[in-house]
Amino acid sequence: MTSTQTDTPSMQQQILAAATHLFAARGFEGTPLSAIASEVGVAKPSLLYHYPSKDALREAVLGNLLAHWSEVLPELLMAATTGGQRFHALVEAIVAFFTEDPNRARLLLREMLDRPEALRDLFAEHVSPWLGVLAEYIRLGQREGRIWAGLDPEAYLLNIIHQIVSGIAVSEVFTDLYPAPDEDNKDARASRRALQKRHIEEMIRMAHASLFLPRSLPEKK
Amino acid sequence: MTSTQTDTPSMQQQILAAATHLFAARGFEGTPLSAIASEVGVAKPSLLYHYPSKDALREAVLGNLLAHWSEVLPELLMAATTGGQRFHALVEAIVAFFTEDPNRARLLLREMLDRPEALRDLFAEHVSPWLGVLAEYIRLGQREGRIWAGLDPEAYLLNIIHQIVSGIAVSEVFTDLYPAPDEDNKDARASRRALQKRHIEEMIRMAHASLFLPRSLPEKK
DNA sequence: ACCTTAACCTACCAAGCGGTAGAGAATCGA
DNA sequence: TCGATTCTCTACCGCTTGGTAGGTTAAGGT
Repeated sequence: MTSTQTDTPSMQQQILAAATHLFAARGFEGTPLSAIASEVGVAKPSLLYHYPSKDALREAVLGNLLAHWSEVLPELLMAATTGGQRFHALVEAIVAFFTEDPNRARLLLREMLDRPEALRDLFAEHVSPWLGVLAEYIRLGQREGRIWAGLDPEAYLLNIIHQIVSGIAVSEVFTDLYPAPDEDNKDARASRRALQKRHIEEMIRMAHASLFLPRSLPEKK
Repeated sequence: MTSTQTDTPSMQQQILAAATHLFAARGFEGTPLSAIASEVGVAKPSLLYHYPSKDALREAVLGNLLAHWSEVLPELLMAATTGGQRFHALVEAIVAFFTEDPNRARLLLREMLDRPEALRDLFAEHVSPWLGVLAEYIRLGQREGRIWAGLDPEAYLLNIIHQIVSGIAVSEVFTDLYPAPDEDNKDARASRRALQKRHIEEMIRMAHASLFLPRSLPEKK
């Protein structure tokens, strides 16, 4: 009923979703299996029937996230054509992927903190290949004089990606630090989302400005 | 013997240091009191004599970090004079503060993930005031045409700071993603530190390039 | 009808957790 | 010398944790 072959909403997927949500929000160690079970509406041993251990569940959650990512990535690498377009398509896609469900960003960040070595290996496998491709693309832009000469391609890319992930993961923390400009007492949820958008758009602007040389001295964006 | 008044290396400080280290590395929930106690070389109840509960210890750790920060900050805000110098002084100081002990960055990031609301309040108190000052300073630079007009001052500042903190916190994860350029089999620790430096320097370059307008079209930095 | 298998349950366990009780050393002013 | 205070310890408690044992239900093939 969902996508291709299986038509069950599938207990395993429900568990995976609940675990993703809770691991992202409270962390792996901070989330008892009982919490996941009760969110799914099932008994704890039923969880351990589908996933043999808590660690197996952790790996399934992370694996699912990376699989989703690896599935989305290629098509958007192929999508845009020119340099500027490709840049924007990529950045917007990464932003979209993580804002669609900020738990993805939080989960990733948590895992980077909890298991640096494991994530290092995973990244070496999952991001290293197309990091090289993109870096070459940047170097081409440098030779053509469109991109800052002093820029370190690999470092730039990793910084941008990490900034997006990390920025989205904790964006809610910063929302109250902005002085309310003109809107005063709108409802809190809407204004918070507006501030997150403001935060993210500045992030994109920074990524752009620190990548491309200005054609002339511009005055807007 | 240390600084001003107390001459003891002080059990409380030892506990605080061990807790900082372990909370940063394994997280609050992932760190039993027994681990902290054994790192200090003392029994668990001795810990709870100095800090009445685990949560009290958490707050002491975080408070100590912020106090240290609040102490270091003002002098470097007053240190530099011109815009460009002030910018570099500030960024370098932040980088120095967190690279000196990356646990500070990890701890901060973990707390942002674990207790967003609490950190929001803390930041509103600790960073909001001088965020306004720096933002005004940026707006001045915008009026003078030295700084990008499309830049959002508060968002820029928060992004930069957060990028530095977060980037240092998980920098070890990225080190293996760089292709080894010319050095081949130097010892691993030195090359890892070199890569971290490369990572951080690109971060600084990005912060610079996305803040200041280029005077003319430059070719380096 | 029957057996098998998958899926889920209640009941339970050993281990580890944060925290307490209370007894012994060490320090120190009187 | 003597309490009083400060600090640290061993022993323990109640509770939660990840995980297991084993029974129960329902579907499905033959």
